[in-house]
Amino acid sequence: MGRWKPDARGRLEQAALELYGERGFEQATAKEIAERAGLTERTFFRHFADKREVLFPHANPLHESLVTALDTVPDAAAPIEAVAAALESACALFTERRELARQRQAVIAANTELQERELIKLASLASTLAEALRRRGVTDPAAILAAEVGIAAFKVAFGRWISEPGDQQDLSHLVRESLEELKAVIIGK
Amino acid sequence: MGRWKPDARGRLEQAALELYGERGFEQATAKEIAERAGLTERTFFRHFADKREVLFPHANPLHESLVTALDTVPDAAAPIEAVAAALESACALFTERRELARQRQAVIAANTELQERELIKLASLASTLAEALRRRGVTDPAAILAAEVGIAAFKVAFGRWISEPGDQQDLSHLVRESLEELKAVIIGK
DNA sequence: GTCTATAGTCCGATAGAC
DNA sequence: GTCTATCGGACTATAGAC
Repeated sequence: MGRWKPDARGRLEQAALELYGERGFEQATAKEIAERAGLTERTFFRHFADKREVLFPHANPLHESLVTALDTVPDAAAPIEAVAAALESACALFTERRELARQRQAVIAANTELQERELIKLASLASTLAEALRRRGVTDPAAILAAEVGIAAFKVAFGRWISEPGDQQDLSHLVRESLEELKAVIIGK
Repeated sequence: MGRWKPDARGRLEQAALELYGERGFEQATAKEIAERAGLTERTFFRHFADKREVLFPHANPLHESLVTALDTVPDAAAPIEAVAAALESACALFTERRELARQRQAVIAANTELQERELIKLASLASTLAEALRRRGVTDPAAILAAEVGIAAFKVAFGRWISEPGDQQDLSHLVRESLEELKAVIIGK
């Protein structure tokens, strides 16, 4: 056993999610979060660049998952199909965490600053995806557009998955559905 | 003549763009911006909720322009075509302001916090667009997707318009081009 | 771990326009 | 008198520097 209780970072994340949920993001101070986790304010800011960052995973497993999935899709697949396959396989990361995801999204939905951070994380995800597409030989306007459009479909699917009651629909199923709707919209049924 | 020089807000916007450009967003304080505009820090914060907001127009003409354009598109047009028409007509707002747009985008590109604010403004634009589509009778997943996809295409077009040298291409032409590329990507050529 | 600057808020004061 | 735009000072939390 070390001198400190293990997983300071995880305890801060947990405490922050609780406090932001209880009294709102702006009403919770970094000091309070740290205290609830048995640490000092200074330690909070050593782990997270700012108050918002504590809600967003550091080494985002979603990035890695998307890239490895994309790299295993057959070369013959069209860009949008490759993106679809990658998104669907990444859904596995969420299946056991629906309640946590709901809590997190509720906190984010209640505060504009947190929404800003969420959006830039999604934009970074789109960049990662576009970069992986370029490695497949997709040239630039198409790579960016396919990535952005894929993320847009994922956002819609995720929103539905979160808001539907209970544990009914599978996220990957909803993603497939959103992408179909997207096609219908673009082709102009 | 009043007691104060006119257009305090405009002077603050001008001073902010200059200072952010000269020494970067983080290195410029609200106090300095206010002083350059002949005002005090306190007045800066009465006009703008925070340091970032000074770069983003208050009553965004882009919102209005998109909505009125969308409302005049024939009912028969498919959602994506309506969005395309609205975006193209809104391009007129930028034609005389390419240099200003370049300056502004350079400042934003240099700072993450400003990118966050930019993204949430674009998200708000997409919401406005989706809402206008719903008024046309487009039902919800399609309305959101058409709006998001339209904004994605616009972003790509705007980026090209800014980065190309001189005053060659027309923005509305680049928007039409991006939307064509989008179609090609989705259909899976 | 302490110390500090900046962001951003709150309350009140002032001075002109109407 | 009311309304509106400015200024002044005190204050807290964030976040970075030492």
